[in-house]
Amino acid sequence: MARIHLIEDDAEIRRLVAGAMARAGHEVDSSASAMDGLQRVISDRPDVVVLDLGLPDLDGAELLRMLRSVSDVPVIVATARDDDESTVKLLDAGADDYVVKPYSAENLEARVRAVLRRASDGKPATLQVGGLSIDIAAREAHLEGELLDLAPKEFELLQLLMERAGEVVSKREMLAEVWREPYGGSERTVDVHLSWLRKKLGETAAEPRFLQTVHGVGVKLVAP
Amino acid sequence: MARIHLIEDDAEIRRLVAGAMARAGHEVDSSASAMDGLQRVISDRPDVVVLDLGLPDLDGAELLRMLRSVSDVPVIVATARDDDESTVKLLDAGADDYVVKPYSAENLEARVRAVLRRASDGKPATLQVGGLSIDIAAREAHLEGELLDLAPKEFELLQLLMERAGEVVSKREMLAEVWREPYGGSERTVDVHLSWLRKKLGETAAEPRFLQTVHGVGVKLVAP
DNA sequence: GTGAAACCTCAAGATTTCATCAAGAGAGTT
DNA sequence: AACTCTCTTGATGAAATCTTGAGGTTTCAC
Repeated sequence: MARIHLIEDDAEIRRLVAGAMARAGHEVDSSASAMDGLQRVISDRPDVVVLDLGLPDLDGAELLRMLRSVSDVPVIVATARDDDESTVKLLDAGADDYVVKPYSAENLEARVRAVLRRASDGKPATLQVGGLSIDIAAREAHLEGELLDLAPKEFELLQLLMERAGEVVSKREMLAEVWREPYGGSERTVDVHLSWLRKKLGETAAEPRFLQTVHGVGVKLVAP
Repeated sequence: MARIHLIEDDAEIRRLVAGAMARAGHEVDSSASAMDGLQRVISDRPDVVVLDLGLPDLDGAELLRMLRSVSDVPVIVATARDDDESTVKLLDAGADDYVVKPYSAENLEARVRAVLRRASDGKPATLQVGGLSIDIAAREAHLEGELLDLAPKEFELLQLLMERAGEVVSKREMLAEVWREPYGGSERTVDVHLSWLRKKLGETAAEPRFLQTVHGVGVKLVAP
């Protein structure tokens, strides 16, 4: 599910957390000191960091600032102090969330899920098949690094075929997905657009590279 | 600073929070019931929602789910229950953070800052793309160091496009974000404002520098 | 093989979408 | 009241895209 890095000096807690998170499907790695943790975060690039305050070698808030200067990985702070004072400082220092010790595994797991959900927002959706790739948000298609100039219907057709790469997609489905029903147009129209798409992909129906027609059924996109 | 909507049935707490947040530079509006709050969130589009549990007309978690289904506004839940159980449920239901009642104004303020920072992650107070930069707080846009004289709608359009640099933004989205729904206006209006913005950016649709129109879809802002 | 059905491609006309200008309304200011 | 700034709307021409018809090619079943 996610790779978690735990910075915590108490070996017993490390063991407990690692066990609980592993059971929840996460992969846990840990450091026993602040400086060690900082290095590991830089080198391992975990998805989430769980940072225990009260480390022997460095103040937690200080480490948090250092982490923030090198990475924007979500950080969940575990603290024994329950007063407003310190939590305010931590959130301002860049913590994404915190749990109060002693914390339950369920609670930590919920926090991890929450920060991951937040972090995964806005990731670019890109599809790849062979030397073909499309970025849906940017509405760009690249072939061997070259930007393709596709018309709207062509792009949507390609997107549909890439989303279902390897599967045969019927023209009826293309009409439904790209043209949106109810549509009075004929399937000839799809043929024409497919032809244009092929031309831009540097192929022809007789010499297919990506778009294989399956006679009587439809078309499937495959890696060359 | 930020527009906060407080959903809370206790008038005294509403008064206290509104006062404290106003002192911190935020603008606070409030509702006394769940259904009222839901409607106001939809119509007013606040930057943060502070939701009190234990409302008379609806369970807080239920309202949270309803909120989430219509908006991704950050929600801070205020709860009297301090047990792991309920906080886990709330975070899973989509809460961004929570405070335990009675909470201090400083604490709530820190949470608000934290969720705002998170919500604006990747879109800090100043945005840059190529030689273009805008300072959202100061409402200033600079091109190659030169201050641009933009009308309100132009600035907001530019801000939206810069926040989503590289992504295609549709005119419908621009209407929703910049003009605020429900809006009867036509998409031609957007075209005109885009044209003005282009002129001030020293470009034209035929010779784009930053604003690329993606025919049939929308416009995206890219570095030249 | 042979014929029917399905498919491919081209070219031209039809349609949709865009960019820009210009006129006018409304709000706020001088 | 005249002025400025901003926004909305309609018009116009241009550009990009889509659809359709027609002719040729391939595939499949018999």
